[in-house]
Amino acid sequence: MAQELRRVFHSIGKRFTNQRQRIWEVFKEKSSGLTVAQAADLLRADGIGHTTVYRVVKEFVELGFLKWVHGADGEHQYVACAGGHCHPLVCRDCGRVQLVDCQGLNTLQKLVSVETGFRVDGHHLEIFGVCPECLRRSPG
Amino acid sequence: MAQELRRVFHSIGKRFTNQRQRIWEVFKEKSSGLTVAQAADLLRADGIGHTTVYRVVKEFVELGFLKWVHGADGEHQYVACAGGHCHPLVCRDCGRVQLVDCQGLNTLQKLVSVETGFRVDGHHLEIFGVCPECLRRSPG
DNA sequence: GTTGTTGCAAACAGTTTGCACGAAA
DNA sequence: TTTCGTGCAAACTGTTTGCAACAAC
Repeated sequence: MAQELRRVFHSIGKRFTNQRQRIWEVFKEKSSGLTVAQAADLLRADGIGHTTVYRVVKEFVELGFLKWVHGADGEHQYVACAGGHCHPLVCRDCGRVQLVDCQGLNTLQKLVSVETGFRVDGHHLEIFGVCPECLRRSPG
Repeated sequence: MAQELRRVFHSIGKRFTNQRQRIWEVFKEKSSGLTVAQAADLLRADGIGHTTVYRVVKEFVELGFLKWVHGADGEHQYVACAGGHCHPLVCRDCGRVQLVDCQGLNTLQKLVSVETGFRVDGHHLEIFGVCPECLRRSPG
């Protein structure tokens, strides 16, 4: 995966620095999302400044390697994303984020297009709920 | 509509002040969304401070009278919403926001629930595109 | 009169920018 | 050795809080 990142960065004339690699790792290791501030805290030990984290996260989002989500408390979080079009399913309880791919939305977009006359070309969907583990712990 | 707002506010033990009425009017008159800052600018002439606008917008969102959307430039905007469950369709060009109701999503939620084991209980969907007027002006 | 509401100023959080130094190619 | 990336500090924007004056009930 880091190899793929390296290739993509080089292909657009950018360098794949140690910082970019570490920042990627931090997000990849965390199954629930992280805010930029949280990631920056973790990366401080490596001597990586928060400015860099903001800049790199923005690049990752543009390249499609990170997706942003509203976490359980409504904060802006980012989640590693292998690629392809998928949507975050956020546990309101533990904050875990699982990505699901929803084919059905293409149909929905076409329908909306016909109904409204808009040319529909994108969407942002987040789904909220409670994950199986949290349900087991406190069903209710 | 203002009457309904008055009733709802009273029913939860809050007052329906002139400020709340004016703030509601500003959003209702604007078919595309407004950021809180934009609304506060418009309301300055009435002597309403931005603090109040922030506070009241938050109340309106909680009561379901306003919905928040990412505008064409990604800023946080709020749109008046008659009530009921509906989703914003945002024109990337002129910023106009039209609300559509998408029945199909209930089915989708059930499907996701079965696939993942989550108890799904909510979602946030925004749809982006280009509105008919903008298409006519510059088809492309 | 009582209690919730407002406006101001100031604090605060999250994010971006300017610039000199450092590191990848 | 050239160009891009980084880190620091500081600026900036959007949002919230403390508090005294005020208005709805």
